[in-house]
Amino acid sequence: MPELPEVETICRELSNLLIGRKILSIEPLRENTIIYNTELIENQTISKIERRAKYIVISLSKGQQLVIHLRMTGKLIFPITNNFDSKYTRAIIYIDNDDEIHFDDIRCFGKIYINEQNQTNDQFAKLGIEPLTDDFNVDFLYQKAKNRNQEIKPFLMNQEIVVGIGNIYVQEILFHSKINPTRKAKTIKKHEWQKIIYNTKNTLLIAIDNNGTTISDFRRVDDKTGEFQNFLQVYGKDNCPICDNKLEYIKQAGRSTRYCKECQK
DNA sequence: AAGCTTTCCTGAACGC
DNA sequence: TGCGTTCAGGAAAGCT
Repeated sequence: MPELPEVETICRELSNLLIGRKILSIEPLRENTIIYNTELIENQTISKIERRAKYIVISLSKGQQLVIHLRMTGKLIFPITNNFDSKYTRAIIYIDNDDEIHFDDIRCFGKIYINEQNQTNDQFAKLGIEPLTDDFNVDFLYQKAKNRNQEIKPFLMNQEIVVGIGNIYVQEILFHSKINPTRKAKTIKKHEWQKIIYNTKNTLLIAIDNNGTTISDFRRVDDKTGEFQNFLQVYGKDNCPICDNKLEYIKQAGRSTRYCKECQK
């Protein structure tokens, strides 16, 4: 389940491998995988690959863009080895020198958007701020939260407020910050926001340094796993790593949450 | 308008 | 063993 660090890892690896390569064509293997006109990107050179929120943005020489969201189980696979075979390949990007990039996705939630030259990015219209920038600060969060009745966990996962944080990292961030995920966002004090900001940046940066978290499905482009799962404190755990009490297990807005009611107040 | 729930989808895990 | 049910979850749509 790729969140910010996983998408960042993929973008960096793809950049190293694919800048300057030419896309010949893109072929959908399943309906609703590719949004818009596939002919728009034919015979164009890849000029830049970068992350925005959890989107992979591949910019092309004539200004068009391929914008990819992996959702839960999407993968971009490159290079394709001779014995590679998957029944979940949803699209194939053919590039120069007889190479292919495969878009593989078991659950078919992932999407590839093709944007015209100079087209405003519809996918990005409602996105909030990037958590690794200085805009992600106490004043911003305090203002956004002060009139909200929402719990802090779904608040931090709301991509219209801050982008890139999903169900794994939000639980880690709140654990490190010693904040109970059921607290209302508007009750969070400024010194607590400061802790949340510090732990958000710190957790995401360490995860990026470790190539993301591999929980069952996530793979890097070369099929290697990330390593941050070795650092997880509460996600998928039964007991608190600090006090060893059994972790609470609840649902918030349809998403599972684990937290320690002794250590997180 | 905010904040829920439902939907999309499939494999794994579980229960009888 | 095997079949049916439940669960996992990002984001958009639907609903209250």
